[in-house]
Amino acid sequence: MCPLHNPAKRPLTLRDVSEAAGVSEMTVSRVLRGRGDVSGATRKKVTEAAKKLGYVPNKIAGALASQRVNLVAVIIPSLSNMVFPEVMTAISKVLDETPLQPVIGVTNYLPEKEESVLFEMLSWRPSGVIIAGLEHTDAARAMMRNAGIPIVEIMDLDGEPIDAVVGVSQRRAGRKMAKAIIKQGYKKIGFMGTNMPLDHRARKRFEGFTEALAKAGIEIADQEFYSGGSALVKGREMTKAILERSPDLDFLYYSNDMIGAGGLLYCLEQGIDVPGKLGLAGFNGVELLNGLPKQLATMDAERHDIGRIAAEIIAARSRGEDAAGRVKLAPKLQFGDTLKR
Amino acid sequence: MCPLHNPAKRPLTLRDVSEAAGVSEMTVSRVLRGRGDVSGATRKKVTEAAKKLGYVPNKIAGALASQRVNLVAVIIPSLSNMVFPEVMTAISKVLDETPLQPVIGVTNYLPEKEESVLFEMLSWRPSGVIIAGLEHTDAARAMMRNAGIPIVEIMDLDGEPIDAVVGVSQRRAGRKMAKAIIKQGYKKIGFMGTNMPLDHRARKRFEGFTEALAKAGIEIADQEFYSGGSALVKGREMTKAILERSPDLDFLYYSNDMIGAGGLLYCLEQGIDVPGKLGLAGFNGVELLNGLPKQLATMDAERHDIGRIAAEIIAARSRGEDAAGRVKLAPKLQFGDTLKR
DNA sequence: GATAATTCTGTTAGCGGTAACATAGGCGTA
DNA sequence: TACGCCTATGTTACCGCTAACAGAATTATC
Repeated sequence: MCPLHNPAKRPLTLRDVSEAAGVSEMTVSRVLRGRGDVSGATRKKVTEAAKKLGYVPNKIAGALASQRVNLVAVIIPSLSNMVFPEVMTAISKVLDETPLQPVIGVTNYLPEKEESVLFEMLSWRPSGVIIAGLEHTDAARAMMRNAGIPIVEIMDLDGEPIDAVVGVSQRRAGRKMAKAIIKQGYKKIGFMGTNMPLDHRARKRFEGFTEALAKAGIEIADQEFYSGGSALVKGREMTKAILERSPDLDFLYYSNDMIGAGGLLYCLEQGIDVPGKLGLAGFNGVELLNGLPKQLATMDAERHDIGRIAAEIIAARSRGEDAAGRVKLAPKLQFGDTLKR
Repeated sequence: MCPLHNPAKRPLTLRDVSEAAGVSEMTVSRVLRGRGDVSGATRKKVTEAAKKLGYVPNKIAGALASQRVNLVAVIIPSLSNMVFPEVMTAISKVLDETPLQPVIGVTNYLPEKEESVLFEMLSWRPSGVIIAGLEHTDAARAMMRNAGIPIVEIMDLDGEPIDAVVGVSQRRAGRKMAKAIIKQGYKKIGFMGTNMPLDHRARKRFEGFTEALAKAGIEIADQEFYSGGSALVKGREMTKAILERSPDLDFLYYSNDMIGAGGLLYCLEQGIDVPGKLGLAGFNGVELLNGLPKQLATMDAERHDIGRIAAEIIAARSRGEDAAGRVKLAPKLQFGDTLKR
């Protein structure tokens, strides 16, 4: 049978269960948490009483009393860029094996929102924080430093971490892509990206990219930025615009795979010889790409490993173990079918 | 300056702030929550002391004392199907205007996982629950019924809701698509979908679809199911397989847009006349579609409205207002370029 | 000028659990 | 039988905050 409604509509407490089972509250608490020695008979009585009443423990009271909260705050800029759900999935997978539980906060790339989300989360006294990026407001950094819990900054590596950090050097990723492009002999390079000054990782990739080009005596020949809207559509539109304006470009570098995919579809429709006449590359290695007519060249940001390792660090630390403070992952270049080799 | 580390590493409490400001704890509590009358001078003293110390209130204690928790549990099957992040975004937008905050739980389409996630969430005594679907284990239903908080089941409409429900009839959506297809004269219809017996919404759409076909004396001519992997790739592969096996098909119905997009790309590559020789349709209206060479016919599941309305119901109820118990939305057929008209 | 009304601030008693310690039995052993 | 030693359960004192009420200080009213 399904648990009875309690008529008074008063939420159930340990006391209700203890009275139903004829034992003390403490014993019920012990049974429900599986701690301490309780005889089989008592255990059974309690379990049955709890189930019959439909008792749901109050973690708020429990957390306050035990000073332990098994939550991990995960703070990310967005859910619409598939990279973050993927990181989340990796984090959840690891934490599923532990008593810890992830709680997601979304900042929309806004530093003030990040600060307030962080404040909100820390006020629940989580066991750890996983947060995207190394750029935070002073107040946010201070909060994290003072929280007395493990903090793992993820995705990026270029900057001063507060505590632990797991990611790839975005600047290096940009440089690496530039070098690969130059090596294949492309010379007139166009860039397309988001018009989001607050997406620091995209910015750093761009900086690394132009820096490496500069070293080879090359400058970005043309560029386009977008904001909002469907990335696939924007990629298509920007590509059309940039090619009409600068028809002599021989390479297009996109700051993410989604606009890259849009650009690729456009180029194929136009019958442009890819990668012979025009090379293309994106960034991130989203699964989506595999289904396109041609595989877009990209750079895998190791987001699955990033999520996994970040979660492992939190888990280890919260067990009292020591864990690595800085994990550097190497982004892997995937040539796909849109970059000569 | 950034707040000082407190040397003892003892977490700060209201008492620390109250001592620093030279007032009682209660006064600090009032200032920090903006409740009750506090003189300007005192308010200032307290605010400054709190900021200087870097005090972060302990919501656990606050929630226990006030019996109020401003969290809303949002329980969804997955983050990889973009539909759910989109619903989340709509929910967040509404809750941002209230003191409420969403907390996400992911079930991976597993009933037992849903039950445990729900239990976990309810043990934090949230102000409300938004949960995808109408199918839950008996224990889960019982928990929700007994929780004494507003429960909003979303996405689907076909079944017995526990409390409030906002969604579209998935069965009707399937029927509607079938009728549109029949009306355009398509006769040999193939179906492709996920091989997930636990995705009840996909199942109901399929049932509605076959039911409406049956009424017109038509049967599904061939079908393919997949599980796991990149939906775009799977769509491509399944389409190839089904067309090689049954080359006389004149319509392909996909249970989601992502596999539909894969199928569309495949057909275009093969030079198949779409929608003349072969019509295509998906389900959901994901933004992605707009960037494809041809716009895939689909049915908008109104997921943005669903998220918004569900959040509004929770917000209204938690303000003590009454709110609609059943909101029926109509899925809208979009012909796109892959369904004759 | 005395009383009432209106601020503002403090005191007390929990919220529902759990840590830490206390205690009641059951058992083996000398 | 008496002693210690375990095992199973109970008791007490908080965890950090807030509701509800009490009290002090200030201002308004007649």
